Amino acid sequence: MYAQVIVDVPHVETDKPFDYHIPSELRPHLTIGSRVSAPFGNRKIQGYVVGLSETTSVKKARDLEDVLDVVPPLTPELIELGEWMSERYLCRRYVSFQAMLPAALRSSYKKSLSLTEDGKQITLLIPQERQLMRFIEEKQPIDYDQLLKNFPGEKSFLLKALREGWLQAEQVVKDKVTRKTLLYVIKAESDQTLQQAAEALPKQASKQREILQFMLDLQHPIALRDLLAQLSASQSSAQALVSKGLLKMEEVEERRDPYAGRAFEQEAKVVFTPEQREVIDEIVFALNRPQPFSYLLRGVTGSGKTEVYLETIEHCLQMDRQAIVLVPEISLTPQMVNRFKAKFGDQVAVLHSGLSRGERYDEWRMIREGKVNVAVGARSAIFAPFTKLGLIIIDEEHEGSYKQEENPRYHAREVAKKRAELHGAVTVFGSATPALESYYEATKTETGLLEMPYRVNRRPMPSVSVVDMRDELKQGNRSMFSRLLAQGIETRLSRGEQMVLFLNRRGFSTFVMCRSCGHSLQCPHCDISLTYHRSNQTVRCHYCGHTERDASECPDCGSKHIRYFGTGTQKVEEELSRHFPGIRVIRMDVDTTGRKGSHEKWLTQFREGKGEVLLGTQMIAKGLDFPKVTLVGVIAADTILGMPDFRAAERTFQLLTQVGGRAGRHELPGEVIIQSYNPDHYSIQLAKNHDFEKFFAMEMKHRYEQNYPPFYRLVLFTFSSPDVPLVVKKADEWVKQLKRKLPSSVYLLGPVASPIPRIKDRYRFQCMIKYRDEADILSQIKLLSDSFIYANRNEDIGLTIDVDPHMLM
DNA sequence: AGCACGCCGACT
DNA sequence: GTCGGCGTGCTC
Repeated sequence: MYAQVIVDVPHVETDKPFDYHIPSELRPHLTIGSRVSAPFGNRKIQGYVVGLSETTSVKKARDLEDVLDVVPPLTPELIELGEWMSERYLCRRYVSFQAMLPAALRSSYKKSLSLTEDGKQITLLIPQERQLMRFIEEKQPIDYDQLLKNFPGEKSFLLKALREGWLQAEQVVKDKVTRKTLLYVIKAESDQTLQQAAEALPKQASKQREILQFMLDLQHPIALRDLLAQLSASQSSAQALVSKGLLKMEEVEERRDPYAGRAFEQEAKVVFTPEQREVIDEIVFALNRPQPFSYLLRGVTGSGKTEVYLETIEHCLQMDRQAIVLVPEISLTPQMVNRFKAKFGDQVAVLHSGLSRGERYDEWRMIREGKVNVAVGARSAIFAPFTKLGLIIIDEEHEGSYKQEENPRYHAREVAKKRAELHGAVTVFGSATPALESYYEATKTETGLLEMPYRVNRRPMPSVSVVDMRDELKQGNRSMFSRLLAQGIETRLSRGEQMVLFLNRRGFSTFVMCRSCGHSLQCPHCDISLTYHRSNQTVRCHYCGHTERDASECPDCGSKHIRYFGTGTQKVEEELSRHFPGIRVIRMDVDTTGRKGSHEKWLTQFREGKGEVLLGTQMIAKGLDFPKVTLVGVIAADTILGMPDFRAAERTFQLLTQVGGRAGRHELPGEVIIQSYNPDHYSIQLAKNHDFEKFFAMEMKHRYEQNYPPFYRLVLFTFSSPDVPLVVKKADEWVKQLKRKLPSSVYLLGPVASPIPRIKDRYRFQCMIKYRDEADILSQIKLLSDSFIYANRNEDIGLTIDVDPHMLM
């Protein structure tokens, strides 16, 4: 028997199955989807089995070394999905597979050295070499990489020693996590024997008798830890019984349940609105059909989409099928998780970035082994390895976070559709402000359109005012709060109500400039201004993390006249305290929520009324629901509009609508105040009027005129290198190549320097194509890019290809 | 991607 | 004469 293996060498020349012979002792443990370790060249690496065959055309097929998991991580469906992703997003197969699995399954490779018999006898000429050999002999087996670190410059000697056979290397493919195990106590003999043994025990062995009696009463295995705790016995008593052969102990794998021991508040039975009922019925109808189908559920903020999700999942489970729910990472809040845990209890696995690698792996295994039937998580949860998938829900489907910004650059929406197709499942994409692409599809009837235009209990949408900040300036108001907003804040303070203030930018200021010499602080590795963070007196680069302490002096001329421009959350916080003495502000942004669980902490504090203002970035725009919030303020609505992005208007509209949706969801009516320097922009005006249809129509017109999605598809090519002339030359060559080989109907743009022309000391140039859905454009690009990469394998030049890009940076 | 093999310049 | 530069080719 032979196995076809995709190996962990994601490169042009190795992105294909390699044939290995399966040793007979491994055969029973191996199937399609297994993760294996295998010899490759002179090293040892891991790979995934994608096929089995009786014969092979390869003459020197080598033996597989080992099978790495009891349950194969990949299912046949996931293998097919991985192949599809590789074609769709132009990435290597191995990269696709790895992206579908938890990080725990990413092996680390260790090479360790030890002396051979020859090596022990050899007498070396140089004392230095003799010393090194003796060091290895003492510590062997010793890690190769570590040795290189301790003895830099000895690499050539080590290689020679290996060549001459004085040293031997052994490589290990090692998992990154260990399975957590727990010692269990099990009866080793029949009840009768144990009973007799208990009676025969000497009097002073009272603890042992107690334990035996306990095990007889219990009738099932128990964790040693728990047994000892319950009887306040010591381990030695238990051990004594084991050595008498009456009990035995066994290691059992344990799930690290991040939610263990927590009670979840049960929700009162909900009564559905007529709209909810109708939508649920429609989805359930589709669930009952064998064909795949997808819906776009457009429901205004506060229309009760979550209840629809919960109810349809319930139906899905009753049909003995499984469900995946995707939510944006930042709205994967405890409140949200609680609702699913409360309804489905042990049936739910939760996957989010707050979990440790081990916890994530354990949740994943619950899914893989069919012990849970619902997976809730962020983007990558779309790969939850269910085998009977019935329903996939993507909440806030317009969210940019569903697009992965590294290889494979997939979009979860598209992967969801592919998986639904493979399973005959139903997908539901929910949003108050659907992505243009999604709404467009829904109007073309390939997708069913479901609408929930009213808030639960017909609560009114909040009233929205837009303030022209240019006017404020003319009237002599130079603060960052317009008079209307300041008054709004004042009123809420006096009424004891709460408010949410939103600013799409973290830090204190956007750029820092010296007023003496005009020098502005730039990152030394990226072409980007540094951002000042007041809390710890540092300036930081948001791209590479470069940090400079002490920004009080100009690095160029030494002057102390440093000025901070622009507005960040920290600055707003300061201004608030200045304008409204005594105000209690809870600030949430990447800087204050860095630590695990701090996100939850701040929200709880706000809920408990420990602050009047919740001030934050993106992360407070979604899903939050606080009864006492009656005012939502947007400090600067234009931040996104100024970005070099054809989706800027769409993102502004979505953001303003979402933020506005945080107000007045309960008894108290809500008000929204948007401050802007472009108050007449259609994205702002239409968000004010809650008019999605009109926005859709206008934006579609723009996209049509400019040949942008959804009318045209885009592929973005980015070249990077520390060598400027080289990038320019290569990018140029590439564009000429495309011009020659692609149909003339394809638009070619660039090459130009990227909006951020340098990141981490690499210069960046980019070009883009726009094309209609011509069948094999992507496969042509794949051929071209593969030969480009091959031809330039000795140059330090990177090429990244982003199919349907979201960020044009 | 790694790693070995193999062919040309500056050192013991 | 050898060490080490990096171009070329291969990995089941």
